[in-house]
Amino acid sequence: MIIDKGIITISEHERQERFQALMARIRGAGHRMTAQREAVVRALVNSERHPSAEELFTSVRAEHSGLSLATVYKTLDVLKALGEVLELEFRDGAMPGNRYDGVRPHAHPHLVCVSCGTIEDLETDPLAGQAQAMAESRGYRVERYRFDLYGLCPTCQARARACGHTR
Amino acid sequence: MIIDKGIITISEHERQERFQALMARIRGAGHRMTAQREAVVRALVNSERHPSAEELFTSVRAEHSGLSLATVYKTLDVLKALGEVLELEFRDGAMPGNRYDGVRPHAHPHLVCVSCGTIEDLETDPLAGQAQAMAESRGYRVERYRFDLYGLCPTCQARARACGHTR
DNA sequence: TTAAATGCAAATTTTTTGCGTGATG
DNA sequence: CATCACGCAAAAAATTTGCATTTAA
Repeated sequence: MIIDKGIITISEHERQERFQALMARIRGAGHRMTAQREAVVRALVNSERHPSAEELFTSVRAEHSGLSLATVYKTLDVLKALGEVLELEFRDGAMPGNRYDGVRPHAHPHLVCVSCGTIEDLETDPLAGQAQAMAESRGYRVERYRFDLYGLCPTCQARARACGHTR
Repeated sequence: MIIDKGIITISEHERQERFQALMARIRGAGHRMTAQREAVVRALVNSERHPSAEELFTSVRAEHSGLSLATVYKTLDVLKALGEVLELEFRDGAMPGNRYDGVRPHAHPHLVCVSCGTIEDLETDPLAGQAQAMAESRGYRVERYRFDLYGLCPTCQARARACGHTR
């Protein structure tokens, strides 16, 4: 796991480990393993994009031509039930549909480019600050959080500049 | 504006001021004022619940029986375009549909009860911490953020206990 | 008076579900 | 061989859109 300026990247090797762990987890929970499930899990783990269900469907279907979108959702449901995938809800703006993180299923902050849809993982714990203390002082029991920063990635800023846009 | 243990509450007087400001803003932007628009804006500003479109529709329809849900969405679109409402996306869990904050349209953290759907405003700036610095050191330009804590409010914890649930 | 806003209903979009068939353990 | 999972297509749920009618300015 490489952390550069607070942004987390994962190695090929770690992806393979994660894939094996997920396979074991699914079987261990009493679920059967199928070609479709394996392919969806592999695509989820190998993607650098925090893919949407549609993206998973498209990329997996390239090999397994008989895959259905429903199966993608059902596989994601299994992983959600096991707590092994983090679901990021997106509806409006440049990001239609939810996105999924199967590599780091625990809550963590994201850096979202509103132009190209890239999502990067941030290495920070926002609960370490005042937020959780405030919640607890009011009697809340905090179970999870969502912290996403929206903006423009360097690439999209450069493109905007090249096209004559200001700012 | 009352801040108690980091949670923000707003007075009746401030709601009225906000209502007047929104009316002026809508007219100032060249939009016409209609009975429906006025009623939706008033309901939005007076709600303590960060209401959904459906909730606004139901509460306003009580008086203005001829209101349509489409008009609620169109009014929210006007406010969104003016940057005068904060839209919180919710799809799954105990929270179907988006919720809207017309009182504080700038990004701020929320405390969300996953059991009863209550949303409270937190008085903290998560960008003051490491997050923004990390984003900027990687060349991102951060435009907005979303920071929501999910958990159980004191009331729902008490109810869970009373019903024999553990934890 | 005229351009904008409304209500209605149909269309979109994303996700879920029911069911008959096929494959896993 | 008994389930569980699959694909398909229909259903749901939330939001958007088209259009004829009404209304604010």
